[in-house]
Amino acid sequence: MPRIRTDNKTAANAPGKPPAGGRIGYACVTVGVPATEIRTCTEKFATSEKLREIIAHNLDALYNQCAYNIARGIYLFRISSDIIPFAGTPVNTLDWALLFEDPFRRIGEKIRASGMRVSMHPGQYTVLNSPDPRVVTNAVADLKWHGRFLDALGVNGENKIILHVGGAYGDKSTAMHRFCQNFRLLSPETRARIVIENDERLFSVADVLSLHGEIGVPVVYDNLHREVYEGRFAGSTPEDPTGNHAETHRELILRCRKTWTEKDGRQKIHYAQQSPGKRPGAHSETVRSAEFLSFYDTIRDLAPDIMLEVKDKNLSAVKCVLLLEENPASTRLEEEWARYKYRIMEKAPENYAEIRKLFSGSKVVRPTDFYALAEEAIAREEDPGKAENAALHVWGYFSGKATESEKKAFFRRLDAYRDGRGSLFAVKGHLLRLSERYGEKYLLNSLYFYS
DNA sequence: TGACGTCAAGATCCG
DNA sequence: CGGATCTTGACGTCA
Repeated sequence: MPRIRTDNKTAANAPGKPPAGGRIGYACVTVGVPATEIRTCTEKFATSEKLREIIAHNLDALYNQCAYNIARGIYLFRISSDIIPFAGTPVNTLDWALLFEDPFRRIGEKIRASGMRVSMHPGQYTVLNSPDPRVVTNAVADLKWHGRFLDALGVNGENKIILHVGGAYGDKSTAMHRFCQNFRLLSPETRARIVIENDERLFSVADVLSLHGEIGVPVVYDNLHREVYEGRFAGSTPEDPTGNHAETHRELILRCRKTWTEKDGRQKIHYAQQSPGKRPGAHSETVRSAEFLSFYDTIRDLAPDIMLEVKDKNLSAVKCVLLLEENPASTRLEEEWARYKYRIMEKAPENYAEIRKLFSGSKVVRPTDFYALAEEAIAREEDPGKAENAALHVWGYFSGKATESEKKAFFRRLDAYRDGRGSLFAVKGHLLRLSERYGEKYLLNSLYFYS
């Protein structure tokens, strides 16, 4: 069994600085990497003691997320808005920027030294253009703390806060006008960080471009929102008052490009793929390589920063980084293979064998070949026989050292799964606990537990 | 009033 | 007691 190191210091012959082209990034959650989990709590339990504890934990996690990203050539990252629970509300009265000055400095230095660009993205409930003044007050407070967070990291104005326009309230032009009015309620520092994004239902690319004309905010182009807005996944193409559907992604990206000035930094776009069979706009499980590459080919020369919006988060980010890089060090793809191994084995042993052959050959493995096989395997349905076989492989790490009761517990769950009384989830849960108990780093970094 | 997105935290139940 | 499973929360819009 190869012991490929996956800790952040040694893992990757990662590039020491961002590539000359655009960056690739992902949002908020780092899948399958120990000590990167962001915690939160409900209002009922949000004592200042508890909040302190969670913030301290979350800033540690953020540091680990950044370290992971940088080591793998991911220089674009969206920080979760859960990082400071109840920030900007009366529930959290802590002066967190001051209390955690040291962690903030440490993280900020790491980010700046690497050339990484970070962002934040308040959710659908931050509505700056609401007709309800209380909602606007909350939105202003919310945007303010997001700005303060980025300030506390000491990152410059290229590190943005992404915002949607908000509601339409039956009259889009009034709603857009109100957005401009309320935008002026923000401090100049906060305003300088705001960028707006087209959404899938109310405000098209043309709409946000016209808002740019009014207040000068840069525009983030989101390809999937645009397609959903135009009805691409609804079975027909309805009339579109903006006429957008005549334009290619490239053409719209070029129009949005003009909204980014020197101080805003490189143009940034969002990229997502439709999840097959789900609601229009639902993000895909993973970025499908071929589809991504054919999109990228149309804008390669523009080299924008690309934020991926996808369920498997960093896994797709690493994938896209490797797909686009000229000559990635082979250890970087090997590290991914090590992580995917049992996840592929449990779905498609043939693909597992095929990939092994790729890596044992004398030629350098092409990321496209590896990911084509991996994607095909992971997309398959659960197969109990194959899943059991993979579980036994993983159990092999413990068979020599587990206690009698741990062994019994494993086979009780495995038997239960085999004859339909128990779940694969329970089997894996037990194996994960064993991995933690025995400190099996190789398995703790495996994606087997995160499918 | 509840769906919408989202998913961990908390509550409850079970062996 | 640990572990599995169910429920709730937290925000604003809109039907």
